[in-house]
Amino acid sequence: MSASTKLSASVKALCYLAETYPVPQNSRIISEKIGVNASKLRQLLSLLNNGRIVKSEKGAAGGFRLTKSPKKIDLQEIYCAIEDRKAFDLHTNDSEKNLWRSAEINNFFLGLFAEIQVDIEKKMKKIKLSDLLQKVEIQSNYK
Amino acid sequence: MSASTKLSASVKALCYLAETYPVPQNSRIISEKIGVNASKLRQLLSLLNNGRIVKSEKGAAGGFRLTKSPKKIDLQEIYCAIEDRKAFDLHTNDSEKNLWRSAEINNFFLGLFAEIQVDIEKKMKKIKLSDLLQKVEIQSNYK
DNA sequence: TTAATTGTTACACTTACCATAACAAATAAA
DNA sequence: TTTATTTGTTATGGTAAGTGTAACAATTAA
Repeated sequence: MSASTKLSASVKALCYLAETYPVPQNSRIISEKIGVNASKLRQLLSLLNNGRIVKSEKGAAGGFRLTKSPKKIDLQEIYCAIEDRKAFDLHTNDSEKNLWRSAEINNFFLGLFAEIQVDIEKKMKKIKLSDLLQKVEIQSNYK
Repeated sequence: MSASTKLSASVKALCYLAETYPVPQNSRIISEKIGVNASKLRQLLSLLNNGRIVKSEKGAAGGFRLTKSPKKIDLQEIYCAIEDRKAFDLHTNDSEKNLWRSAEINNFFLGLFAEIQVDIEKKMKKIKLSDLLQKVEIQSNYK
């Protein structure tokens, strides 16, 4: 799953949890609603659980719930929870170590891509889940 | 080849052409210098030729040369030449058309990613090939 | 004790990717 | 005109990554 696909799947699930709060929703139900495979969804929701964005409960009548208001959840923390961003490896091949300026130029791009990553995360930090809910006209039950 | 790998390979080739200007360099020579397969390199250089960043000459003693000063070449135009950026398709599955808010949320992300793309290109527009040459201490023969 | 649910691993299957090869078209030089 | 060389483009074999699904242990409420 690409980073963007994971992010949008996660956000869809979170939107649904906002609408249905505080009733726990299990992975099968969410899967049917948002059209993402239940198993894959559990993988994502498990990461969101580790990131303290949702709380999971096992057993009968278990499932997932939001841990905090959509106003306090931003896209960057969702992204961080689901993606271990390894700062662009750039396919830096060992065989090109002794080549003409390759190392220096690679370093240049490593720095550039890291900068871009920071810019993107800054932008996502500003976008709250509540903004998104409003934009797509979903009534959240977690105010 | 990923976009970032293509970009860095292209830039390495262009740096080498700046250093060796105005003598045409063929794909085999450049390949040996920068450690990128000659065939793949021709694919990239062919795109840069279409983008009027290099000029190619076939036949004996042919090869590639810069068409303009590194001061007038920026990373964004290199990127545009080698990448037909199709504005993030986001794996939007047909089966999720009638699903709960999927279309709206997808559109939100489509817009967000398009914005990010614009930001990145703005940033790359500001970086000239000459800046990079200076940073990695390559003497350009095309002033 | 039971039934349901998460969390994690595994597994085919497909797709994408990468390095390389191959060869036609073009062209400068002999 | 002929020859050698180089680009431009397509094809290919092998490898890695991604995708959707299944399976099942661990957990937990009823």
